[in-house]
Amino acid sequence: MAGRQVTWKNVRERIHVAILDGVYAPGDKLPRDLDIAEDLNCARTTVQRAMRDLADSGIVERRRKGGTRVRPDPVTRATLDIPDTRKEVEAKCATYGYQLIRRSTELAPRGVVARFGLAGPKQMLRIKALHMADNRPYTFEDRWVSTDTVPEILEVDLATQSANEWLIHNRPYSRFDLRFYADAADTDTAELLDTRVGNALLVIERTTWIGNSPITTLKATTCPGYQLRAGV
Amino acid sequence: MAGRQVTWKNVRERIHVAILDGVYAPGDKLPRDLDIAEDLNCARTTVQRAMRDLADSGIVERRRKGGTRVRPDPVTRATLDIPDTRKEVEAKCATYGYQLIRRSTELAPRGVVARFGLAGPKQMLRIKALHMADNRPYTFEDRWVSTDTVPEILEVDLATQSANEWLIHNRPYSRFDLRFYADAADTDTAELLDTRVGNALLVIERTTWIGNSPITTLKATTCPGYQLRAGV
DNA sequence: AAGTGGTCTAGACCACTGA
DNA sequence: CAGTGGTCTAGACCACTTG
Repeated sequence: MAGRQVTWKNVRERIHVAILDGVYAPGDKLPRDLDIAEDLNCARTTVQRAMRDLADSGIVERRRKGGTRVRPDPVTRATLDIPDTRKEVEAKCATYGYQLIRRSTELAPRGVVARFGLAGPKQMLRIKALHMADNRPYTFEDRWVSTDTVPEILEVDLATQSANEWLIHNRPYSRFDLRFYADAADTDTAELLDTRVGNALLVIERTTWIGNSPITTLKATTCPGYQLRAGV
Repeated sequence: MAGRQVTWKNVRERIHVAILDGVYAPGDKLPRDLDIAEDLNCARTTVQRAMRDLADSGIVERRRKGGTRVRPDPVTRATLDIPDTRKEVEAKCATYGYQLIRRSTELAPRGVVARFGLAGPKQMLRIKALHMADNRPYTFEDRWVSTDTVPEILEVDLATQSANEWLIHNRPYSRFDLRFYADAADTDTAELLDTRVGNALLVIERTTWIGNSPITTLKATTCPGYQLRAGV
């Protein structure tokens, strides 16, 4: 008699539709898991799974004892994957190119030290490099690597392999901070990215740590027209 | 003798650390769930939960019959919450302000029609508005609303309430597309956002649908210095 | 065809937190 | 302190996919 088994995706869809249809408005309380489970004739675990997914998507809020509510202040929640630049370029069916511009050991400026959350100034490895797609500039990176945390980086031939690729495969991180903003191209950047000074460019800043030890911080200035995309 | 019960977070942490320590390198195969469960003396479900979390974070890849592997091309996966502008401003302990600049019904240009994935041109509601924080310009929005999908919007007093707030509370969406890029301020935008022409500004574009019906598309030009943040 | 992850169930207990 | 979500278990079966 009963058709197929009720799956958690069925349940999620059902609840989601009810919310979209306005059966439950923002701020409204939903029935407790157990009641829904009995209603739909499935195990509570199944409802739990569905509800957790809705909560992860930012659609509902769940609290012990407080129950489940439709999120009163809906947010647009997007998952953004920032791939390795080589992969990103190759995914566009373009040829990846990499060029080391400068490599030096310098005293990291205050801004960099602050980004890492360090107390005092530090000597670090600084790398400037250009990533290319089909022989055209793609992004320009200005990177600092903590040689306290990653001393081996000093032995790596960064003319052949980008610091990012080496780090990704040799020094995973446990925590990161990401920022996006717009910036005007300065003289050097404009020349490297083959654009005019003052042009608006998207900048991606990423800082990574392993535990509390800083690994690297990176400012990637993208070429004109670069877009980040996400969606569902 | 056994201490506390093994939790899925314990398991996740344990596997994660093993990966971070290089016990398993990118591309390596991990033991099957059942073996790990026996190893750690817990149920397979618990391992499953931990593994799913690692997979969701982009750290491992799982395939039936194929097993679990450390992701060979690590990505930085971030979750971005784009809140309602009012909430965003208020979260900064600033006073939110809103100003309707223009409201009109126009034939949507090709670009807008294309964003929605529509076939032909359409008459739509266009709204230009300024969001403010502490009486200073915060973002400028240029929005199109599909009056086919949301005819009620025509009855709303958009001078009092922002279209976004009304839509969020009355017309939930099931799908969206998000884009970020940098753009130079044109004359109008520069004046509205109180900056100079040509200044680099971060632009957020969002298009939403309910099912396959377009709801709204929005280009939000942010004030100078605006940053998007994410991280773990 | 067989191996591995994905999911469902039923029941128990835990942990938060609102009344 | 009592109600609700969060998690664990043990076992079963399903669904994909690869060797």
